[in-house]
Order: sequence, then C-alpha cells, then structure tokens
Amino acid sequence: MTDSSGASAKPIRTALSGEDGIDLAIIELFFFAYRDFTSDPDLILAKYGFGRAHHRVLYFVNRKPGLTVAELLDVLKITKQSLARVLKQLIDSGHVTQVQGPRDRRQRELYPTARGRTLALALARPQSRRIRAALESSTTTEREGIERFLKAMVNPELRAQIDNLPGNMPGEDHGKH
Amino acid sequence: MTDSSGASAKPIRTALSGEDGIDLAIIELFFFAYRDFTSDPDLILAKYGFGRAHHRVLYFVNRKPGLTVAELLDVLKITKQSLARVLKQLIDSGHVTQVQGPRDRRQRELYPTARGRTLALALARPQSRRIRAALESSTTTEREGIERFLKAMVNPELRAQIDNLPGNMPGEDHGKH
DNA sequence: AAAATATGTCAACATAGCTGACATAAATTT
DNA sequence: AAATTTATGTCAGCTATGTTGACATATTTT
Repeated sequence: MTDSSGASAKPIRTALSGEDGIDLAIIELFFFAYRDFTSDPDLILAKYGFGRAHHRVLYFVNRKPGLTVAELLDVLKITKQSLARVLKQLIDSGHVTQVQGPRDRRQRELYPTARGRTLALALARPQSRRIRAALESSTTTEREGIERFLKAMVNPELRAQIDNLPGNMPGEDHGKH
Repeated sequence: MTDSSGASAKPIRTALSGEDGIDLAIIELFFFAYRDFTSDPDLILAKYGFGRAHHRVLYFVNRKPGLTVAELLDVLKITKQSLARVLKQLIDSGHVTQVQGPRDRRQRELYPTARGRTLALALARPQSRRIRAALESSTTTEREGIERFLKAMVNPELRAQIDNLPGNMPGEDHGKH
C-alpha cells in the first residue's frame, strides 16, 4: 500500500530550514512585513466600508491623475468587471471623478477629487511612518540597497510601470557587472 | 452647493508625489515586489487547485512541524473556520497529517507528509531563486541592511513569532542608539 | 461602410476571509 | 465528583474581491 490517495501518511518531524539552499529568512520576513504594512491602511479603510481594492485604485489614481481605465487595469492586473465595482463606489462616494478623454472621447480619464486626495494621503501616512521608523538607523547607502533589492524583486517587464510613475527615475540598473 | 453627497467634483490634476513627506518610492516598490513574489508559487498551486491560503498553512507546518491548530491560527491571524477549510483539503490530499498531542490529547499536532514537504520545497524554490537573483549584486552588509529593514517593518509584538521559528536568531535589535 | 477599440454591464461563479451558534472531548478547578 | 475551561470541530450564512463569458454602446480607424 503506497497510499497515493491521501488519508494518513508518516509525519515528517524535522523542520524545513535553510539547509536546502532556500532563503527562508527573507521569505518569511517578506510575508510578515507585508502583512503588517497593509494592516495600517486597512483600519482606516474599514471606516469608509472600503477594502484593499479601493486603496489600490485610489492610490494609482492619485499617483497618476488622468490615467484611463485601460491603464489602470494594466497596473492592477485585474479584470474590468472587478475594477468596475470598486471604481463605481469610489465615484459615488466622491473620491474619484471621470473626465471624457480629450483626444479619444471613448476614454475616461480618472482623477482624484479633493476628498480622494485627502483619503489617499491619510492612507499613505501610516505606511510612510512605518517605513521611516524601519529605516531610522539605516545609512543612505543601506536605503539604496533596499530600494535596489525591492526593485530587483519585480519582474523586469513590469519595472517599466514603476518607472512610468511621476518622480521615478527610469531604469537605473545599479548592477555591479 | 457643497456637494457632500458625491456625484461629481473638481478633478485634481497634480500627481501625488514625494513633496508631502511621504515615501512613495518604497510604498510602491513594496506593492509590486510582493505581488510578483507571490505570483511564482501561485502558478504551481493552481495545478493542485490550491490557493495562497493553502500555501501559508503548508509553509508553517513545514517550518515548525508539530505545531498545534491554535498556534497556527496565531501565526496566520485568521479564524478557525477559515483555517478549517484549507486544512481539511491539505489533509485529504495527503500533504498534512494530524497527530494527537502527547501531553494534551485535545491538541492536534500538524505535520507535513513526504508529499507535503516536497510541495513546500517546490513552492519555496522559485521564491528563493527570485531573492537570490535580487541579491546577486549585494554585499553581505547590504543583505543585513535588507533583513533588518524587513524585520523592522513587522509590528514589534509579532517579531517574536519570527524569532520562534527554527533557525532564527532571537531579537537582535541592531539599533544604533 | 466595416472593423476595431474603450468602456460598461449583466449574470453566474470561486476563493478566502468573516461572525455567530452549538457540539465534543479532555483537562483543570472547585 | 461536579463544574468549568480549553482545544478543536462543524453548521449556516454573509462579504469582499477576484474570475469567465456574453453582449451593448459609442467612437475611432481602416
């Protein structure tokens, strides 16, 4: 009986740890760090009946005012039906406005309202505070190392999306070779 | 008419950017980096009909074999009802086994099976590969800076959870003051 | 005039979280 | 010994956020 179907099987009692050449330290730090990083804005969003989906939309609309629905779908990597729901709520609540595209009148340019800008800032503030605290004892060089690392964790094809946001330097590779 | 009810409002055309003293660079790098970091295992999990929830359970069961249901709930910060579903599937598929607790027979100790260990490794491999590539041109000091940063991003109360995992140094604070 | 594009919308579905209520067995306290 | 607390499981129903597929509309491009 090799028991391929499931049921019970011998328990492995040894812990998975670094020996397998796997960087568990950073894998789990990333998990915990991201979880807490998102928990700050979650508390604020709950007051508005919003979730993380709303946060992401609001963030990018503020970060690149006037982006079209198609562009937004491209950054978020979700379907238009998913976006439709949260976007409608953000428009109805007066956080985002649509403006007909000037060249192509089929396009809807998305802009934050004053209210939307205020909320976006309120959401970013605790995250930024957490980052500042975490970098407190870091040198400028260390900060550069952290930024380079995070950027290198992103799929190369998608790095352009980051560079295309206002105020970001286009692709400095920082590679040493 | 102050239009507190929503409808339309003046669009803000200026982009949200660093001036507000907010660290947008790292906020968005973190978002994109984590998104791509989780996309690697997602592809593998899909083949088994599993999702991220299964991944997290499988990960920690492998990382700390013999942990109880209560301990697992504590790391994952979800409800037992949420856990029940995914755990049942992992047990039925023969990736995880339960063993009655030796001291307290109410407790169920959770262990990976050989199959569960194999899958956990398969999931960790691409993530570790991505990390290795991202650290490729980093010095040991830079890596330390990155680890310290990620750890500092975690809520202090929860840092103990990380330290309690096998092979992790207990709370080196690394602070300079 | 026809085709392609940008967007919206309807309907149905899946996953993974949640709350609340109740059940059971085992351990602990009184 | 009885009562209580604890560890876990389970039923039922709800919500948020994602998915697919099909179809509608206005507009631009060919």
